[in-house]
Amino acid sequence: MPNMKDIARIAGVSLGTVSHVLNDSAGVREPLRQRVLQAVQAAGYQPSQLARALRRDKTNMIGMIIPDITNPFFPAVVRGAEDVAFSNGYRLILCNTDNDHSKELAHLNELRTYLPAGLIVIPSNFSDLTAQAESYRRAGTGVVCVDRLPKNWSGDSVTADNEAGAYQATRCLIQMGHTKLAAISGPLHLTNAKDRLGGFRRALREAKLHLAPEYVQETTFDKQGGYSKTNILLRLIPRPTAIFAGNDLIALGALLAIRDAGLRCPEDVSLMGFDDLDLAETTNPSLSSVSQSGYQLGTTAARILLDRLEGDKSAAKHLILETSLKLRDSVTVPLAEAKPGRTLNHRHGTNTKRQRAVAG
Amino acid sequence: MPNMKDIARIAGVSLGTVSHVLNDSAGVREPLRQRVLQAVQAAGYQPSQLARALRRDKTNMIGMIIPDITNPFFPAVVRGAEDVAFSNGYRLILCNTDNDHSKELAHLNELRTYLPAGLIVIPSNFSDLTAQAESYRRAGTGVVCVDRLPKNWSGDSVTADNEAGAYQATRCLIQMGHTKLAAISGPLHLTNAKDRLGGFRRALREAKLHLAPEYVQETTFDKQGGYSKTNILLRLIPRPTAIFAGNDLIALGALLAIRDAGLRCPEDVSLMGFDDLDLAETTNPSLSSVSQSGYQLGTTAARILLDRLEGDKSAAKHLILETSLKLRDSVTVPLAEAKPGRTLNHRHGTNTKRQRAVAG
DNA sequence: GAGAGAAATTGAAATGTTTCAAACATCGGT
DNA sequence: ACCGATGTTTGAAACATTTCAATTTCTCTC
Repeated sequence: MPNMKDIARIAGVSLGTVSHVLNDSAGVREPLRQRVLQAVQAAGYQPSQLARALRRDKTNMIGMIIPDITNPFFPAVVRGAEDVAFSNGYRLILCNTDNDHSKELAHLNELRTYLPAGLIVIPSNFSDLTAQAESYRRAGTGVVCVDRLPKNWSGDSVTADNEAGAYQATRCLIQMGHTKLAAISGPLHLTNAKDRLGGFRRALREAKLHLAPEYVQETTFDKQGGYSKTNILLRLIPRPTAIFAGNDLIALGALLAIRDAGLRCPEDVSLMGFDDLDLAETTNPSLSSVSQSGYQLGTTAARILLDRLEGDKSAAKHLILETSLKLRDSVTVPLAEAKPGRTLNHRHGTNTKRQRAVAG
Repeated sequence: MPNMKDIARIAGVSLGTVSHVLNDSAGVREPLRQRVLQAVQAAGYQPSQLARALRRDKTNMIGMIIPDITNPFFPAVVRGAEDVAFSNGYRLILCNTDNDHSKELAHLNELRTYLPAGLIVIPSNFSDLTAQAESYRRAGTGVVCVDRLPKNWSGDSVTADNEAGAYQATRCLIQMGHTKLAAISGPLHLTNAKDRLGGFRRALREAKLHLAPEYVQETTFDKQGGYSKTNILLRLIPRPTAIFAGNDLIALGALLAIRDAGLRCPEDVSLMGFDDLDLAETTNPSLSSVSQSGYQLGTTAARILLDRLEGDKSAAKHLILETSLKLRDSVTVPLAEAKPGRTLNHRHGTNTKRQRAVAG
């Protein structure tokens, strides 16, 4: 591989001049400039990113730390980040943490020695990145958290409006006439899970619907969790007529559990997911879900990082992206309660109250 | 961040000695060794991968070039590669090509200046990497192709046994009694698509079943392709009773097309996919598919690369991983042909011949 | 056409490692 | 006590770039 010295020799100029031409770092007169550019062309020269980074104290690599690329929600985030990064000359180093905080710390420490231009992190469970992020920030390296926030996070972040999305979805179920709503939440130490459950609770509270503690189950964000917790919910008396799942994987497990219990979705139990993964369209029945754009999460995070790199020194940004409700076949009006005025089995709330909430 | 010079000063030794301790590159007497190690500990020193790479002429990064991380088959491959790479001290740089060969070349050229330790490539459409790979190889950098092979590929590769998998799946359909089998292939310039269709054809040939040209449709490896080509197939007379799809995304599109045409799967049309993605389990009916392990594809490729790095100079390896057939609800015996002895509508082959093939 | 000031160009230092040759220490054998 | 051999340690060069200060060249203006 030819290096800058070769180019300098071919073009008959000094090292410094070649560098200036390549970086536009000083006015170089046209004829010289041309000679250099021609030499670059002729030799097929490409600058060593390594040497450049060593000198500049910064690579053009962005570290991306995620729990697991195999989780169907994350690839879109990665892709979004990569697209923005790539088109601005940055590359992505991908690290999976498996939601293991110690692995996350290891990655964070190791990545530092590559002098990345920035970091995009989807935090692991129980993540506390305060110290690490501080140390990166001191080195002038931006860190953006995506999708969920670690403990005490005060830096830049991009998340979906989990609370509002869950609220909207729950309200929709309530408006359909459901009063016995249950939720299967993701791990509540994850902010996105907590926010979603918060939105669910708020919708119920505003509709003056009581929520018995056992109607809220917490589990991991996966199919198994959804399956087992749904089995618990289906055995409760009265049985919930609608289940709000913390994400689509949980909803998928719930769907299987409902089917295996000999019940029908949506006739016996309506089901609402979150994320709107591709699979939501193809299940049977197709899955209603709160749609959020993982891709946009990724592009936005990368955008923030690039802005910081270009000198944006403003206060920490907390971007919150909108969600939208995708209604499909997994929700319907509750069978028993479709008849108006029927007295219900649970403790709080009357029909009139509920109607008012629905209207408001 | 402390550097080696700091450590040398703290430990009261020379730069060279620190390096020797860190790399075990020369016998260093125990007391000195200890002093150095303690200084490293105390200062929290981590060597600059950049400077190291510049000097060693090789980073500990592996470039991974794939069409699109958003395609549900690829994350597992990436994860497999990352796991093996990570546990051996290597990191992954991820690049998406969108199946665009020029973008692939751009990545290849750019990556070179990072001096990656190796490259794992899932080639794009029409990929011809001969020149690039040769140039990498000259620089001592291994390149392994995964999943599909570019034109004229002579280097290391890891693929699934696409031909055998397709053959087995097709044979299974034939054994069930299907005689009017159609295929929707992926793009035939991709070796995996070609091999799968090859397996399909071989099974038919061995069973002495005729295959009319219009029973084989070629399309892209996605849902849309599957949907539109299935619409074509369903209008043929006689209508195929079984469709072999080039991958699960195509099968998914086929499923939707069958449903939209007012037909039932599997009663009217049996459907077989390839890849055994997660979604295959959750469609309705659940999708039969040829299962291949993307994860293993990834780990194997990374393994080969690491072996090469450790000096394995043997001839190019072409590893072929086994597939297995996952039978689910989307296939059944053909309704009309379940009755033995019924005369069929197509041109070649008799029942007796078919029976013999099935028995063999 | 000389001189001042600006603009272009250069050479060398610096980035943080590894590695090679040279210098130094240790040790056994005489 | 000295020699050579062996084993440790060191200092400097090298990797490919950027950048700063110094130098050279150019362009006006008088």
